[in-house]
Amino acid sequence: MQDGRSGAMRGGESLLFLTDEQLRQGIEAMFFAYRGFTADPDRILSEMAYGRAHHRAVHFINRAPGTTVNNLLHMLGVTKQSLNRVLRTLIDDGLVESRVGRIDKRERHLFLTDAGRSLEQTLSDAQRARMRAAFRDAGPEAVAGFRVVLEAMMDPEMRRTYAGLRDTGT
Amino acid sequence: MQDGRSGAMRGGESLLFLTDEQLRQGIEAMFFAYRGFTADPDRILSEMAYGRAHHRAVHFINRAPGTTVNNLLHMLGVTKQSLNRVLRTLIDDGLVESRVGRIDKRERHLFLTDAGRSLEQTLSDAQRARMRAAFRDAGPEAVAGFRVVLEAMMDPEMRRTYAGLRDTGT
DNA sequence: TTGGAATGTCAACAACACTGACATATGATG
DNA sequence: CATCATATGTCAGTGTTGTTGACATTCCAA
Repeated sequence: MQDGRSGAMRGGESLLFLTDEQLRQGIEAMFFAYRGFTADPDRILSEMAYGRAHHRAVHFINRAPGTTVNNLLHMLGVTKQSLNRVLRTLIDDGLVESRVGRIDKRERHLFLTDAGRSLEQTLSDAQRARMRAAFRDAGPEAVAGFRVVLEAMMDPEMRRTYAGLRDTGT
Repeated sequence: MQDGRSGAMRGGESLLFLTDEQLRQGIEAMFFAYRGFTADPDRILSEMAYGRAHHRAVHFINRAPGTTVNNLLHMLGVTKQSLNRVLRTLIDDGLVESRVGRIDKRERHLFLTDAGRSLEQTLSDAQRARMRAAFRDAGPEAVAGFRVVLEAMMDPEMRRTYAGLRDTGT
């Protein structure tokens, strides 16, 4: 766990990329990159009455229209109380529509209104612009590696959610 | 910006990896992976009187012993007031030592005590274990791509900070 | 000596998360 | 139908982490 020098060989493959130093660099890269990742939408949001939580909700409602509250809070990894606070303001402001389920009337299905879609566009344009620049600079092979490592880093449950969304959208 | 279909060719190189759909998947991968990235230390911290902010402070003090408060708050990207609250509890609890600068006596140089190093070890062992598993599953080439994309995603200032730390440690 | 930089501290506030408790409506099952 | 479980909403309280703004202290540098 704390060997520090894992620069051994196994099956002829160098494991130098698994040294503690390499791992630490990966950790710091995640930290700094995530800051960049959220910076642009945060800047836009700070000029409104909304925050990062609203962005996330709007993103996933746009991504999976008609999703239920329960679905959404599992995707976001927050409690219903926490989500409800955010959802309430979005519904009151006319960005999200909540429809009672046809089959199961206990469920509420969530949709973006035109105004909601407009906000979502504004925010994800900013975020995509940075991602696009990073992807372009890095090139397709690096992007593939990026995706593989991130997926391996997820909790299994999140990995399933991620894969489910991915397969829907493609 | 919103072309949606960027699947053109340029210089013989496919740009299919720059479609909005690919970018969206990258965005969601970052979101879910970051959750996993912080999950293990968060679990440990939740059983103490500390939070993620303490982890970050301890990480970078361990990384750059003797760093000043000003340095640290730039690395962390928070205000001095926010950092000070965290730093205060760490100093009071005997995890961090603050020494007045010899050359410039206004500056405080920060060091981990033995107890501080012990906490840092516990937290980063957990975080490294996940990173190591992800790196191993993904393989060295994917890891290289991962790092390149993350670095490209950082703000230029953060990229300099990151590179500075990287070169110190290697 | 004066200006500015580095630091510390106080106060107020906001965003976002949590827990716990309770209410309502509905589905499912006996 | 009675009962239990599920999905949602809501209220109240709390904790962590961030922010601004203001002010004091110390000390380097011009």
